[in-house]
Amino acid sequence: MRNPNSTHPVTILDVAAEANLSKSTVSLVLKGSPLIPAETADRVRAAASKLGYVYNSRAGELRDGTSKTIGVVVNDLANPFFAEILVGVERKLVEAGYIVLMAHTNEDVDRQEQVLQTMREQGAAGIVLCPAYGTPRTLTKEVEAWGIPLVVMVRTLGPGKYDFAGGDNERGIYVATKHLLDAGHERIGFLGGLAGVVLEQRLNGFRTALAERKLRFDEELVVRAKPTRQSGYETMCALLDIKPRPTAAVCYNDVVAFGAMSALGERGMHAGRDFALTGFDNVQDAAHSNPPLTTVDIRPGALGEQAASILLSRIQTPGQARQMFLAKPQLVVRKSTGAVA
DNA sequence: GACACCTGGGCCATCGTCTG
DNA sequence: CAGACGATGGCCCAGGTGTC
Repeated sequence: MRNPNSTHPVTILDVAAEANLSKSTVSLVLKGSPLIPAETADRVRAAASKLGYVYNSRAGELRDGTSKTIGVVVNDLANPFFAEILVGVERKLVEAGYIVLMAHTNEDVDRQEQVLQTMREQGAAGIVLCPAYGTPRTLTKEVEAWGIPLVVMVRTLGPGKYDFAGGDNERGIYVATKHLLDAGHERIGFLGGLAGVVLEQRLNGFRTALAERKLRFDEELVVRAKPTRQSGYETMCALLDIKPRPTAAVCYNDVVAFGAMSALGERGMHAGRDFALTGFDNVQDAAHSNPPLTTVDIRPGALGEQAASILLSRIQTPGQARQMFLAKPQLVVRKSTGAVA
């Protein structure tokens, strides 16, 4: 037996020695095997309790070559949308007995490559990835070649055979734009979003809604920038300087809209009174901004749970058909698109 | 011989240590 | 210096022991 003063964790060998049994018997008892009589089982449990034994799941994983670790890679934790998605992913995976290894790439493809390698080295059972801007399309095939199930979420990597969970970007922005058009706005800006498939999809929704009303798509009113609160502020300032001044803006996401509200406030204007604003995502803060934000709800928490569910079923049935989940966007009308002077 | 109960050895990946 | 070997912790499997 080990030195009782040692800080080394208590193992089943210690428990076996304490109970005068073999490690195999201890293992059977701890697994609840019916092969061991109650009296012997009680002896084992008493020894385990006395020594403060704690199950070592890593050893179990080592033995049967499995892993209970799942990597989740996101790129912008400062955006509450990703935090809410993460909560959903984590909730579902923990329910299924997994532990989440989270990594943040800060939109850096090299950093993303590095964290994916680390997850491979850790023997991750699967990976949920929200790809950083500029991620090569070949990434899904690369991870597949490692033998690690992968689910791409939020941002599609374009055509290819991979599992995906995201929102219907085109439809969502279409609905938001239509809402502004129905309220009588004709000169509408588009704020935020730098590049990539998601921006293209959202701009398509924007264009389609304008085209339906026979309105010209004006490239000057599209102010591209990283989708952050800061850029929401900056792009709104830029938009307000354009003559004739637009009366409304569709924002790339809620965080951009929050920044845009600050820019309005700085000029003595108020969203919903002097200017109409829509967001995208419906993060929890959207209901409590000043004014509360009209936005496109894609239920980030539920989206995260969906991504996790797809991964779990892929782990369970590796050969199954590719799954694609597109959250149905729903417009939530609040005060930021209220009566406009 | 049948059955209940229990055990030893091997396995997994990886590192450090030992041996030739 | 290279290769062999032991150690790690828990599970699985084949098989040993004891009792009826």
